[in-house]
Amino acid sequence: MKYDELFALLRRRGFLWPTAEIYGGAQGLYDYGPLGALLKRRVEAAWNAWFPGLSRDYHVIDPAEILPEAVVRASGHLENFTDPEITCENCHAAFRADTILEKVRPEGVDGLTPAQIGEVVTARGLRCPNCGSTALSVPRAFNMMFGFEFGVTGRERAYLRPETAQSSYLAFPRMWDVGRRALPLGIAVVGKAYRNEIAPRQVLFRMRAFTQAELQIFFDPARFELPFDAVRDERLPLLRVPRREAGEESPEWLPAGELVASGGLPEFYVYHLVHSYRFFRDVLRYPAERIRLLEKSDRERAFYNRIQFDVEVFLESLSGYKELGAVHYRGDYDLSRHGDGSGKDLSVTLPGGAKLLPHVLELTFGVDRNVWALADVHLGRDGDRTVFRLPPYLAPVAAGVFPLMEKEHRDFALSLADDLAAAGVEARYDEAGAIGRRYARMDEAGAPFCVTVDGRTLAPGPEAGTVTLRDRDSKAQERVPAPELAARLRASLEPPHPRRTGG
RNA sequence: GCGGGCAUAGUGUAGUCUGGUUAUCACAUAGGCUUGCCAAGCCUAUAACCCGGGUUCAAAUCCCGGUGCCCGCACCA
Repeated sequence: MKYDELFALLRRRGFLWPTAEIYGGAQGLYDYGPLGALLKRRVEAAWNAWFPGLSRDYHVIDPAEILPEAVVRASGHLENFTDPEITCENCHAAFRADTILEKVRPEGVDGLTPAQIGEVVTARGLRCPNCGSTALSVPRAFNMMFGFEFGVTGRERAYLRPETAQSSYLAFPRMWDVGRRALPLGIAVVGKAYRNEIAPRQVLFRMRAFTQAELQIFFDPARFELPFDAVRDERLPLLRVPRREAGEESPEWLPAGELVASGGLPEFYVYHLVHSYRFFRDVLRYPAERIRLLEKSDRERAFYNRIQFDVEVFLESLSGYKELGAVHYRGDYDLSRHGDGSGKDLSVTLPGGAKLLPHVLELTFGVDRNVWALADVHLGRDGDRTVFRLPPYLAPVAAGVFPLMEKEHRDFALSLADDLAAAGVEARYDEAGAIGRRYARMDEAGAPFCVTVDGRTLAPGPEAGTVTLRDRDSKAQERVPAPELAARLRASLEPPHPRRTGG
């Protein structure tokens, strides 16, 4: 489906809409409506069942969204997000000030005000690296973080976290102490992060407040034992750096074992890359031929990332592959920075007495982006029908419940809907319009099942108390005793779970 | 941030160039009749010119500013 059509449909059905719509909206902010909120919650639940489910030693925490200034200074966000930006008035290209000044001030621009930098640029007659013009703008301080006064004195500053990962790094020492004091230790966070994006765009793809699901695995790079045989033969759609540099856009399929044997990647990395891929393919059910694992080059990835593959899915609405998740091997960068910043020793003592600053493997996932991607991939036209073919455990509503005839069958249908809800099956009662119209509404909302109460339900005989159960995708119907419905439906509403490792 | 395009009921739209009756149509929504297992039909109702200023006897229409959206560039430690 095209972008405009998809967004209109999601808005019309109340999945999501712009924040503060009556004031004209606010760039980069969106609200989820009833169906969208449920869908998002199910995506989070599926993620929680899968990634923290990889090991008994992986745990979900719920940390604060506000970080004191010392944290973002240590993490590097303060420094790296406040570099002044200079734009060329001639060709409109934008550069970081230290790029323009690198010849005359190799030590960087820290400590200079934007005005002072501007004076250097003018005095030295510096030129635009792109077009050679001297028409360079006054530097503009640019910070992607939302910062504000914290506390009553107004002297302390704090920031909305620009990524959830930092919360996990801060939690590591406490998690070590309250846990088994063993590696690997996984800390998962599902929550909001905030970035003052320059150009928010494409609805859920670049928002200023967005939800991330991230698992940080702290481990000993010399000893991370995993059942690699369980993934060795899995074939992955890979687009590695040499292939990309040769101009290829499409992935090539290679077994995971080969990435280790001749691909130069460690087992622990490939193992988690496979499980990330399986989550996208088997849990969110993106077609395998639309997924690719894109390796980031030295130039593209952040300097502290030693290995990085993005999980990308081809989206028709956005005309291209979009990053929906990633696997980052960050080394010991994060704990090292926070060790320095806090003055605490964050290394741990291993069995045998050796000290180690754990390394971090980060499995990251954009929740909002995947909500959009699920709609892109699974919501489509089938003749006259518009059907949202979500896996049942992701569907916002599990079942529509209808009386075939409004007057006669209403009471039975209403109480059946209540029974299903009480049993944990999200059910929606609907009596408006013809029966076909109600099926259509539920197809569009993604409900995998519809239940209809009819004359045979209420008449005495062998079919008394049975209702028709209609399948969204096949439109097939069967008669099921009403009391058995909840158990029957619930079986398909559990998200898949991986095999666990760990102690 | 820069450049280009766009903004009319819940959704999609006609009308804007060339200012002038009660702002068009379809779908959706609500109520009624009818029907009774896949968006049927008939009747009725609800519902819109993004915001602010200007020009004019008169502005959805022309001008200025703002906001938002799309595309490209840039940005995305």
